[in-house]
Amino acid sequence: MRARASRAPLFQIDMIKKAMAPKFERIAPDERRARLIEASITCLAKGGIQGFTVDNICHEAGTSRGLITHHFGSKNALLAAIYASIYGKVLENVARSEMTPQSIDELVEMIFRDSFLSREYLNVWLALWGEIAVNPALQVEHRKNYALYREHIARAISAFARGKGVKVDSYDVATILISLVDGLWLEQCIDQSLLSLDRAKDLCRRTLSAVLMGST
Amino acid sequence: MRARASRAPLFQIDMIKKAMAPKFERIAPDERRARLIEASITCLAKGGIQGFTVDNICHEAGTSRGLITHHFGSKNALLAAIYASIYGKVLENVARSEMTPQSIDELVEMIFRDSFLSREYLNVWLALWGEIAVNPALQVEHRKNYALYREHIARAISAFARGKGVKVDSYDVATILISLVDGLWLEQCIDQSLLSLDRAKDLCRRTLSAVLMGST
DNA sequence: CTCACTGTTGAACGGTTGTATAGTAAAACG
DNA sequence: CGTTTTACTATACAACCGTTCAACAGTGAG
Repeated sequence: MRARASRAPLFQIDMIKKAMAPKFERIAPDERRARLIEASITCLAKGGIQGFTVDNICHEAGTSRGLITHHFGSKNALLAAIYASIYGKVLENVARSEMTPQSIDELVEMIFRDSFLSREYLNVWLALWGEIAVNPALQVEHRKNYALYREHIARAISAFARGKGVKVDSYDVATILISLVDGLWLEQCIDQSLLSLDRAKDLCRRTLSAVLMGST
Repeated sequence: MRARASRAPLFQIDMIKKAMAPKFERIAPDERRARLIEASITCLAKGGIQGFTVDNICHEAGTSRGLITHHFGSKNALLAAIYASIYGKVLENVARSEMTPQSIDELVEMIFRDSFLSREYLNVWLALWGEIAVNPALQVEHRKNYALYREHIARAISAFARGKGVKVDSYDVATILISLVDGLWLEQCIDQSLLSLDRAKDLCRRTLSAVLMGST
């Protein structure tokens, strides 16, 4: 028997290696949380809030079903963490511009370059909006985040509006721009044949310059 | 025994009446479908797509659980019927204006008077958008409906733009206006403290007049 | 190497999901 | 008034939901 074992074919060795390999990876809680959030976003993108199930998420993340409760407490808490993660990156994007955009073109380009303004994230945003509107804790956080976001846009508008000698309420214009971008993006996501990304950008630029010029 | 029965107290008569009353109402299929659609919209508004369950809907409509399958075939078919019902009313609203709006104010007022642009319908729209983006049959129908909607808005814009002697691509302006309204409405729904309805209307009017004036 | 810590697993739970179906009864018809 | 039609109810079903929890095992400390 012992001799036979020593002549074991290679595939048996592979099987033994596989059997002896660790059954799971043990990583730092923060890293695991990040992976679960990433997997959740993938699930949300694929199936909307209906695809946002413990089974789906853990399968996507390659873990067992118990981990969500262990690391987040509940599925709802996970959704809140997803919101924080996504909005954090959105704010990063507008804050990252070391220099404030110097022209309308640059500003529009900055807003649209956001990676979360991609069609695959439509379902993610729909789910988040629905949750924010209902969840008071998220609503408070959203209010702060939105204010920060608009602050950045308004500052850029105010900067190059002053440069051109026009006088506008930069917060009003920022609100218009943000809403217009959201609306255009939404329609473009729902049916891409209605509107291309380039045309959406073009409409933004034209609207923005009209609003800035029209009010001397 | 017979004598005893003739002296039955009044509450017993009530109980007999109640027991003899029809156990359910038998109405025309179209009417029943309309009621189920109405109940579904209520459920969607209350709990989003998560509240859109057979149990919820039938309880809201006061029927048993079998009726959705019987009248619509499946729950998804019901959602499609809901879309058709809502978008039909939206189109009615813009078509109802016998006279095309003669000013920017009138146009903005016409768009915002739509009963479905109420905050309680946020969850309904979020659910519908998510479904349209995923369901090919709905997407085809939506493309036609959106085209009709934009056609109405564009015609109005073109009419009083010509009256003022300015020359614009009325479809571009209509797209801008619709997107802006959608975006402003969305932000206002998500957090009402950020934006009031009156301010949203005001921003619309100012944007629209700027776009129309700026291009001679 | 051994031990303790804790990240991770996986089964089990009560409850809910959408749909199919057999049977009931309301209402129209002759 | 009896008959027929079919809108409607009510149960059953398998699949799936989020959460709990006891046991397991990877990993670093000693």
